[in-house]
Amino acid sequence: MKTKEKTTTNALEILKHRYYKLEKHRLTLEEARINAEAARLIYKLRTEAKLSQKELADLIGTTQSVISRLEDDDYEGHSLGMLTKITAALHKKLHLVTESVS
Amino acid sequence: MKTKEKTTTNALEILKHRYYKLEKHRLTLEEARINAEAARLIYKLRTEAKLSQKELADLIGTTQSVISRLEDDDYEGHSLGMLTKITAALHKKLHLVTESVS
DNA sequence: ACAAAAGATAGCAATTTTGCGATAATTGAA
DNA sequence: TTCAATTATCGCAAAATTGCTATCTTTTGT
Repeated sequence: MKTKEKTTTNALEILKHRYYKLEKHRLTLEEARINAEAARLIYKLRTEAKLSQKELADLIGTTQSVISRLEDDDYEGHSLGMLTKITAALHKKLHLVTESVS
Repeated sequence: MKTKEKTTTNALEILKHRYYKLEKHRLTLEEARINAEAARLIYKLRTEAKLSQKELADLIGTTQSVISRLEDDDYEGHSLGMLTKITAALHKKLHLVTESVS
């Protein structure tokens, strides 16, 4: 037997729900922003080092298609591990910095 | 039939091999450093916000044991996705910064 | 225009990370 | 000490990322 759907029944719940959606949206935007930041950082480091994707790939022991994927603004799979391999290969140190948001 | 092992046969190859080992070691150290930096950042943000691991976990929709794992200096699985969820939940913006190494 | 180099995209297996419950260990307050 | 809250650790399934090959598209140089 199918149970009745739970519905939002009062103003407070409605407001909470709206806030939750707002928060979820803010998170989505934040994730898109940081993904793009990572992609552009990799592109910037590689081009400043005057390397092709293939050359950078060889340096860190992977393939060109992987580098291409990492430089895609929409790629969502960035890991600290990969970022560290790249920055270390190019003789840079990576740091994580946070900024307060008002 | 088992083929003969390829051996390093000249000085240049030996030097290349030494350099490779040095580079690999430098990468290992760099990875350990950035992993610890991520772990400490999460701990710092959480404690400054006066939250328990359980409370932060609820904020980002996961469990306490996950937060505990993320705050372990030796944890190697940090992703930008998780770091972004945490920083966004605590109303901070994450940035990736690189420093030249001499 | 042509060829070569560089970069983008697709698909899939293998590896890795995450999510999560259970439980042990630690810390803090009364 | 005792209890409650907090944190650490373990094990495993599910989900996500990586590695890699092949192929297509774009860019560059002659």
